Amino acid sequence: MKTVAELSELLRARGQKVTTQRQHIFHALEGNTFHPSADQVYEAVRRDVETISLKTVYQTLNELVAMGELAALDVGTGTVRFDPNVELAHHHLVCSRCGEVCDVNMELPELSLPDAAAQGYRVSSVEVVFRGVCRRCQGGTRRRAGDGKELS
Amino acid sequence: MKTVAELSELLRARGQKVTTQRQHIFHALEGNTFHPSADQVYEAVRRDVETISLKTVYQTLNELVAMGELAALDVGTGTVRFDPNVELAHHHLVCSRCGEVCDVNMELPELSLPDAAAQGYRVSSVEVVFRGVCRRCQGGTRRRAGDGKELS
DNA sequence: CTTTGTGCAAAGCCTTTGCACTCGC
DNA sequence: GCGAGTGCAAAGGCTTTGCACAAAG
Repeated sequence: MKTVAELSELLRARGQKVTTQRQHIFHALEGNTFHPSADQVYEAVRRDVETISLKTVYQTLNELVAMGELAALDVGTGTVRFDPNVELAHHHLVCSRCGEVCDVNMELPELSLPDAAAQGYRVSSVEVVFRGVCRRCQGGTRRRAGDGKELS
Repeated sequence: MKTVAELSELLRARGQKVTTQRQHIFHALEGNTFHPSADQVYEAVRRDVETISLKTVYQTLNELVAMGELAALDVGTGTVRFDPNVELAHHHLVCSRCGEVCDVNMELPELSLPDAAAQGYRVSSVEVVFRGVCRRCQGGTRRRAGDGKELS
């Protein structure tokens, strides 16, 4: 993701306001590799700006997604996660106990569908999700509160 | 997925009741390749058993998932989809307009993570989602009502 | 006859929306 | 000052839960 300064510039160029709240949200995302949920961003920003509302967070995150500066990721943990890393294509590792999401920093074989298998779809992206149990959850049975849905 | 008869047998063996409602739910799933949502199963069964409640459908589907006879699939369309095809590993094609989910009937290269990339995870499954626009949505801009969330 | 399942309605969670006030530009 | 942005609270969609009644074994 771009830096706070670059994003502010981008907003101004688009005729949008650069507010304190938005800058704090940008700051919370910059270089963040934890794939936070909207609520986690809200909690993080609230430590600095106590009065910020969840609506502002959702709205700002959705704008960033629309601008293509942020990726929304729904990996079945019950909440949408946001990934600031939109520059290079990468895949994810999801813990089915605690819901943690990790980047996979490895080149995977090129995945493409021959026309025969595409069934008429115009395919625009591929997403690979590895599911398993993270190191922390393997030792002990504790779970991070309020997360993890155990789909399969 | 197993047949209605096999599933009924399985329930009996587990000491669970084989009710008319459950058999109709099994029937609606058998050989179904549309990846229906709970609500779609509900609507389908309601054509035969008018008084069935949504709770019964959710409960039965969740039991089948727990038994491993049905797969729950959250591909970011806003509702969990159910996939009766649990026998052989396969991947999915999701329409980002209408939310339709198709099976990909093709062998993909073996995807595995070397320990270095697994970051301590004990990986148990891999899921590949191809996103794009289905044939129907490419011609015309109409969308299937009440579906499709446009994540990215 | 007992235990499990059912139906209805109400609650829960995440996300979005309506409206008056505030602040960046 | 004007209009986009903000905060609060309330609504919306999907899924789960509580309780009394009905049905399966």
